[in-house]
Amino acid sequence: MFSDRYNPREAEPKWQKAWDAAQSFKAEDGGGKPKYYVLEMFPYPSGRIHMGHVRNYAMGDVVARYKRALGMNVLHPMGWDAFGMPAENAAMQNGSHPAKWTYENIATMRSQLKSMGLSIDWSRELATCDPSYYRHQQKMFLDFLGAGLAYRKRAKVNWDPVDQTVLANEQVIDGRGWRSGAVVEQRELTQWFLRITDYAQDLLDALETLDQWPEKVRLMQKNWIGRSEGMLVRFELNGSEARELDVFTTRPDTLFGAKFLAVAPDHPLAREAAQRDPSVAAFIEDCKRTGTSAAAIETLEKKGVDTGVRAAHPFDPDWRLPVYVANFVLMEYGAGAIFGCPAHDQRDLDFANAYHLGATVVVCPAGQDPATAQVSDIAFDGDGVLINSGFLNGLTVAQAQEEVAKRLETDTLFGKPRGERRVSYKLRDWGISRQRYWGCPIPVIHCDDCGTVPVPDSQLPVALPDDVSFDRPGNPLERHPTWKNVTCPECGKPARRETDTMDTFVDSSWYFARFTDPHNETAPTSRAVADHWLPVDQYIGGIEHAVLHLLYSRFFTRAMEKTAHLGVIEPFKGLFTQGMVVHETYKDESGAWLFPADVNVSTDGASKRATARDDGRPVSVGPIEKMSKSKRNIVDPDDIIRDYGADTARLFMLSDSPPDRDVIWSEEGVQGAARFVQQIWRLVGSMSAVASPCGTQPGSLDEVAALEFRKTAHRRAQKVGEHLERLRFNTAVAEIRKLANELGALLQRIEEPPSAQMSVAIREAAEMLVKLFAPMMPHLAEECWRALGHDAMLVSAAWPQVDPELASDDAITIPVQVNGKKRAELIVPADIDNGKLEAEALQNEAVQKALEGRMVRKVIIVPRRIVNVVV
RNA sequence: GCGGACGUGGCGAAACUGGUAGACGCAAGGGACUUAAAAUCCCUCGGGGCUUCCCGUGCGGGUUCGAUCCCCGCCGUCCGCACCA
Repeated sequence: MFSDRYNPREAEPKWQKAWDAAQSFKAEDGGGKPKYYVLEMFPYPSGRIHMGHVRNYAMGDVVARYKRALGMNVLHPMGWDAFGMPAENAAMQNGSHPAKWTYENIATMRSQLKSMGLSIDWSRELATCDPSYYRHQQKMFLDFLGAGLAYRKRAKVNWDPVDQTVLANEQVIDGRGWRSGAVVEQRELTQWFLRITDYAQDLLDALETLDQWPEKVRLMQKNWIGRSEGMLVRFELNGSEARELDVFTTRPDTLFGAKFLAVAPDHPLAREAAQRDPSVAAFIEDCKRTGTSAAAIETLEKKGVDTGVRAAHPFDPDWRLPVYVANFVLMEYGAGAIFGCPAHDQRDLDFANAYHLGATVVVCPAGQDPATAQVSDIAFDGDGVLINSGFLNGLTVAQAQEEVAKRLETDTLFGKPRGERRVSYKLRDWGISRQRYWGCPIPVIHCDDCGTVPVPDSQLPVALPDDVSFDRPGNPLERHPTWKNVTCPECGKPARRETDTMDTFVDSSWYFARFTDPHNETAPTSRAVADHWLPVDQYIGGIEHAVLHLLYSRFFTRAMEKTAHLGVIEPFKGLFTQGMVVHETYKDESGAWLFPADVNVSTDGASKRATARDDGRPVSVGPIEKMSKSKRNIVDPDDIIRDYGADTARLFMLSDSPPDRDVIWSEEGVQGAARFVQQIWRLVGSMSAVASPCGTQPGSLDEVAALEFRKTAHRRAQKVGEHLERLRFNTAVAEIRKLANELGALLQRIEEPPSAQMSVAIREAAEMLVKLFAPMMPHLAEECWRALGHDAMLVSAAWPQVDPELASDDAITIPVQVNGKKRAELIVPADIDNGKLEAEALQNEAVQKALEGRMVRKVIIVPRRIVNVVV
């Protein structure tokens, strides 16, 4: 019955078909079982799956299969993040329609994923580019519009003059468009925005509740939201059409150190000054040309120009401060204007030094003489005592802030308080307009008479036209002959359709909700079903979405809750961010990158040699880096599955490194995993040869050797469960390997033929082993299960029941230390009392020797852990 | 500049809330089987004395009976944000 070698090429497709036929992974909306929703970030259909996908989906599949075996009703779906620029780029390059390109890629990648043996409910598959998906997104956009969560405004955006589209910030690399390489311009355009800032505080506060998220991601979101507390201070102006200027500050305590005010180049006050003064206009023009890349900012000098306007100090109407336009003030943050206190802010100091504006110290650091305190090049931003500050003198920074706040709240200017406490956020509203074809059309119509009119529900979806050309850059929807020409739904006159489409991050902001009811034709979700499944219990994906996708989704869920589509506000209860798959790089003498498949690597002793497979030319082995097409350090999952099988690939992806860290793909590593697959197969084969018949259960055993099998299996099963609960796949695998090694060793020692008790114990141990590795290597597990005599599939079997009695050791090894140094080991009963343990430790020969007759001062006993004798 | 994470054998790593440092694997070396190879099996594998000992978790200090783990100060690597008032 058992062949020597396990053949994944035969077994894997066979079991995949069997699971499919039995609909083993279909999630039921209801029933008595507790629900568990496990989801991996859905892929972009770029062409083929890569090793990162294999790792991501292998992890999710282990969780799904494990939870299923624990008796939970598991939802584990898959879909496609199918809109986006690469489809249009492909269309421009080789003329194929984005839809055709996308759906062909989906077909390829679907079959690749299926060959991995993932326990996915494929009946719920969705693609975001399908009108049956995006029609609901359009409906929700209109709901958001009605609820005030979507709006249109003119805003500064990154404009790629070659591709003629807006680019997201992350698509601008060192000031250039990532595809065209053209220098990106700042343009003012009218764009659609989602009001994520409405939820800034809530998104921040609720991070505290996400205790199953990595600390790192929560911190990144916190920094991104960027809350800071301060004051809005109103300054009376002189010499401007505006009579006052609002300024945001987090340091109102330093107001007596003010030397100037400064506004952003695009501040209304700057524009007004530009009309009066050509030098101001020239400066503003200059600012527009400056890049926004990190490198540009690093080297940028603080520059500004005096507007001629003067502002009165809020605490002294005779104290006049010059108002500058400055290149380091941002219109988007705070009030777009600041007051400069050079002594206590580095940027203000740099600016003041450049324009000889002076610096008065108003916060004296502890231990410094107020009379001599001064600054030259380094501003002091620490705590201290206020000086040179009138009524604030002698107060601490915190006290002074409170005092200033009280004073400004009660003082008035033009009948309103001079200042108010204000919380400011870095988070900006989410600009979702894209001048692109392959995205979800924004369902509005522009009418000269009626303005912006929502497309009526009855006309949804606003589908993309098929007959478009990509022979020129720009948006094909804009130049389509008829698509944008419509009649106004309100007045019936000719009107224009919105030709912008939505950012693809909108598509991915609610797909997890759609999976709960993917075929609903009338609504994005149905409340009862969505409320049952959501939130996602375990979400798994890359750290690169720490802010973007994960923050957008948190906002979108809140917006869907507000518009009555959902009953939850947090989409992902547990989040796990997995590491990347990395690989050595290979380069030949001409500097060309080589694929690992085209390189022979051999080891002579400790040194490593690499040559090209085709002509044997020498190849240098480069640093280990993230797998990327450009460096060719990629391994095709198809090749691995063909050569080794999916189980081997899955096992290796799970076993070598902790799941949140990078894993190095290596040929040796895969071979090690493949060896283990065969080892398991042989082990289960030899165990089944001596095991009792299928269905027999161990009763009470008295044979020590048989009991040893049971104890070993139960002990390891407990450990594996603990590791899986914590998503520690690498240590779970190690535990399974230990079990296999131990069972192999025990099997060597049994007498032939085995006793009845022994046979039953062996059956139990073999079945437990198979169940334990089934989440990781499901095909091998089914094949072993069948070989053990089962007719039913393992996929519907329960996780092993661990008997705590068997799992706990009855004898344990306890180290004995003398003054913290280990001197002996005692093997004692697990339940030994401290007195006996102490006596036994002190009697021990090695301990006695180490004591050298010295007086024992104290004996510390940590039960089940250690004995430390202090002399 | 700000914020964060991490530094353990030749390599990937393990060590639960302070309690035997190096589990499990990879590589390497030695051996068995074989005509031979592959596969498989056995042994060695942090360093040094090599029997019972000493040193060792980036470096320096501290707390503790006891520190990879906690505290302080350095050094290094990686990541995120970045003129955020």
